[in-house]
Amino acid sequence: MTKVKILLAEDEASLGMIVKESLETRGFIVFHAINGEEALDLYQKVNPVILVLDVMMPLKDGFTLAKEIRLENKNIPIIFLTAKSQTSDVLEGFNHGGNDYLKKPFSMEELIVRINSLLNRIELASNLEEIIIGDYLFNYTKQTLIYLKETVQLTHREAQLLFHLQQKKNEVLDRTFILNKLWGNDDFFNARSMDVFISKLRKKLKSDSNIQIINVRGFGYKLIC
Amino acid sequence: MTKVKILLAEDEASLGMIVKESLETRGFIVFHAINGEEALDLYQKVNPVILVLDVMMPLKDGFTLAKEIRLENKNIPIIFLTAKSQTSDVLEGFNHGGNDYLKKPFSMEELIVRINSLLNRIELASNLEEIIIGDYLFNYTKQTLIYLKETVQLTHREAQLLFHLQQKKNEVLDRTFILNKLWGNDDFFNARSMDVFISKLRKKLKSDSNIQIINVRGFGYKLIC
DNA sequence: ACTTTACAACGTTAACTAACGTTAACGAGT
DNA sequence: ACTCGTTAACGTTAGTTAACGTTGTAAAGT
Repeated sequence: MTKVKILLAEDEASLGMIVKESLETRGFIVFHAINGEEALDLYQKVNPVILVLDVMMPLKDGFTLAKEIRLENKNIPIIFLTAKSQTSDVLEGFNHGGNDYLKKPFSMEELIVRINSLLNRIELASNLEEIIIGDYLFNYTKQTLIYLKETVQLTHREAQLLFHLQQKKNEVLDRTFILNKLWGNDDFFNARSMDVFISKLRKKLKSDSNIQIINVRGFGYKLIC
Repeated sequence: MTKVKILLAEDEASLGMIVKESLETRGFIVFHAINGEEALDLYQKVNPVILVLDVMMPLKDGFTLAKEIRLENKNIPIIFLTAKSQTSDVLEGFNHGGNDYLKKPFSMEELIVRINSLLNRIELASNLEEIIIGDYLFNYTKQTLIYLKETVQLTHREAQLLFHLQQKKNEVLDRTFILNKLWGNDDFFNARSMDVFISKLRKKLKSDSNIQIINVRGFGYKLIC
């Protein structure tokens, strides 16, 4: 089992260091950002499975950061670290779904407990793992598409692309977003490369005629199912 | 199943917070505006499926706000929150169609019941998903027009335009509104481009002679069906 | 009052172009 | 040798622009 990646965003150097170390001794991999901008940057790069965000940070506060990340990933668990001065009602607006919060000062035990409980939820959710797309079963980690006992193997790129299409099914998945996310930039050649993969996915999904990948000229693609 | 987005407009901070939280614990996504202007702004941005509007609000009252939103969307369900002082006869003008109202103070149970009953209506309507236009069935997300088992694929622009025409069927759809909404601005060239799409839609809708897209010189178009 | 003129708004078809679709060739990595 | 992703080559299409025709309306002319 691979280690769990945690993104920690905390501007106080000493506190950040302590939390990072403590988490690392428990077997987590911790990426430490010292402000909101850096945190967003690190998030894109390392793809952590859980976020621990200080609310008060320079350049970008934790709430704003959380909102931006939620645009990309609706399900990632977030734990907010808040000063005691902050009123709980502001926080409770975020206290739902995959979110949690912790008032400073907190003990490491508290933090660990919350991280583990959120991770359990994730594990339960991703044990289902089989994503239903029309008459297909899509397994992202296994990179397989199953149609009536017939299993088709997908390549890594195909699986990534289908995963993101499925995340926004019946909505438009932005071209430049996906190009930047999967290819790193949205230049001409990568765009053509992506076209090729769209074409490949259409072929592999053609058994269910209700599924369509519709192009929205100039904007992106819509997975209809 | 994706979560239901609710727009809550309520200027009393404490009440708004409580309602927001309660709704969120029931699995709704709540966007909270603290006045009418902000509510309109949020409406444009997040595209909620149901509105809960306080009648008495700063900058813009709930009724005015509702009228403005209804210009864009005739079908969105609206629940008005009213002080007990307001006479019911003012409200009864609004108590029809997709509207409902609730007198303060109200219990959360009452609100939830009303929200769910309005959502059921919506779900029935949008699970059919097929919008009836004369003898045609129009599916906006699939971008299809079905006439007697014959399915015609529409382009994105055609589908967008038809959707808005249909939203205001038998009324005038404003030219500049639609140009700004779909093209971003209403300059000469975009206007001509739109004319072309009107022409294309007329062709694709010609099987049912009862359907007409009538031009209202200087104002816009009326979809008759 | 009626007709004529003028012009802007709209209708339709077709040409055009950038975006996209598909297949195959290529090349790096195993 | 094989797989995967990129690049190339060529085909197709959506949306814009252009060109020319039609219609509505208001002002000028009679």
